[in-house]
Amino acid sequence: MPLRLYNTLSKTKEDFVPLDPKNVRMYVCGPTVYDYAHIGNARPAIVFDVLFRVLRHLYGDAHVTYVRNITDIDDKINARAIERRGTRNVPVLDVLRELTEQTLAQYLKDVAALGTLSPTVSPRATEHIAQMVAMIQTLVAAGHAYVGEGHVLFEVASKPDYGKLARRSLDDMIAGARIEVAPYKKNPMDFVLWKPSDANTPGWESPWGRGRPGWHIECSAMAEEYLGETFDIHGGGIDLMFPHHENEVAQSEAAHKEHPFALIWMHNGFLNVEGEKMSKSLGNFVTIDELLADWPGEVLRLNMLRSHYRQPMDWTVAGMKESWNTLERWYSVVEPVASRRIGAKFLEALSDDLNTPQAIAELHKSGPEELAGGLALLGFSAIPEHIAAKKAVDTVEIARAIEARNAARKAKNFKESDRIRDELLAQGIVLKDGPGGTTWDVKK
RNA sequence: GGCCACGUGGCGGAGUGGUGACGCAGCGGUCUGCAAAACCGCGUACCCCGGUUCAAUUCCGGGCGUGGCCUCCA
Repeated sequence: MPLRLYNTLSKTKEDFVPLDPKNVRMYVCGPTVYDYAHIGNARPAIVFDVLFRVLRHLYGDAHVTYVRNITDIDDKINARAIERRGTRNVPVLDVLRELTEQTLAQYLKDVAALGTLSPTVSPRATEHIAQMVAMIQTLVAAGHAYVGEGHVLFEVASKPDYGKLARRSLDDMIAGARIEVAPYKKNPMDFVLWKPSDANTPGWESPWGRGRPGWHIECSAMAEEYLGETFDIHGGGIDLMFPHHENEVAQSEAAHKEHPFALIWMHNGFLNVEGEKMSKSLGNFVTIDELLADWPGEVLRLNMLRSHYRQPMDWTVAGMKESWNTLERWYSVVEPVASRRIGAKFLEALSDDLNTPQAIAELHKSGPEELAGGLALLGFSAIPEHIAAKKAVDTVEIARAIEARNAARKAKNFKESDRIRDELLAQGIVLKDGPGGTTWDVKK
């Protein structure tokens, strides 16, 4: 069965046929580095990592290029840097650099803990200003962009198919527009490619004076740099579909004489926490870093994959416990198995638009070899220590207690043995008596 | 208001025009001093109303409900 992927452009599942099987190319919108990544940010990181792994499986590790950008220039970052500087007498640009470096390091640490492979390239916006300027110049020269009050704007009316990705017409958008109409815009929907910077804001020299790029242009410029004008897959969260992705398509195709940009657009669904939208005011805003303090990264990963990537998903503690138990059972089975095999039905499920819940169901039905193969393909280590409880426990003390309990049991002093068991339980330690002796686990 | 998703058993979550995925919980059993764990077994679910059909949870129309986007957001 060929790989089939749901394409937002056509709203159907399509057979995936790479432009070049020797170099399958995918671009995914990465983080804006100004704050800790939250659990919602983890979703695309994990989902597109699975796709990366499936593509590598199908086309070979050396034949897939995965680009995930790092947005390190952005007005949210600027605002945060000014806030962070406070009353300190240091240049805001130094604070900004410090902020983006720290946030990026944290992000990379977080997603590594989730078992994701490093993308082939992780380009940073600030290191590709020249490419962005060049693309903007091309757009201006081609009549798709104009200059107004130090800003360079993309003229949406110059692109008749503007709105094709999000499926909305220019008329609809203008009718429902709640955007501020800047005087230098010809059309309210025109968006910024370049804008002027003041002394306290990062800026680069350009044909239009000292300034900084708009949000959308970085992805277009960096995708072209590493993947060419046309490539196979572009991914990201569904909230980015409009305006970000719509604008990327418009810019890139306008700059490339209407050669298609990404052939397949993929969007992951949103994530709720315990049935509610995640927000700071509700107090249910969870960062990856916070979760990793309580849960192994691979548990987060499995929990994420139990929902189909396009479906909205509800993140719950109950679900996390279930995921943890499942992983423990699997790892206890898989550990001694040396050989691996990819199950046909498992691969078929993944090939059907990355149906990970179905793939996981197949794993439940599989023998050890196919389980090991499936776990490996999905990016699980199968190493029991990796899913050990984070809680600090005194293993020597527990071993001593188990010994004392078993001695009491042998002497048929069950009152004493039960007392020891209850005492351990009160500390969150659950005992399991098996044919091979007594083992223990941390209660979840 | 516009555009777009989704509504499956106690819960999570696939899927299908006709034989009740899968997991968790629950129930019964084996095992155990007793529990737990493990293993075995157990389930008359598809929002409502019309339509098409021999047959609809699955297709079509309408309704209701939930959510997302339209503004920074994964």
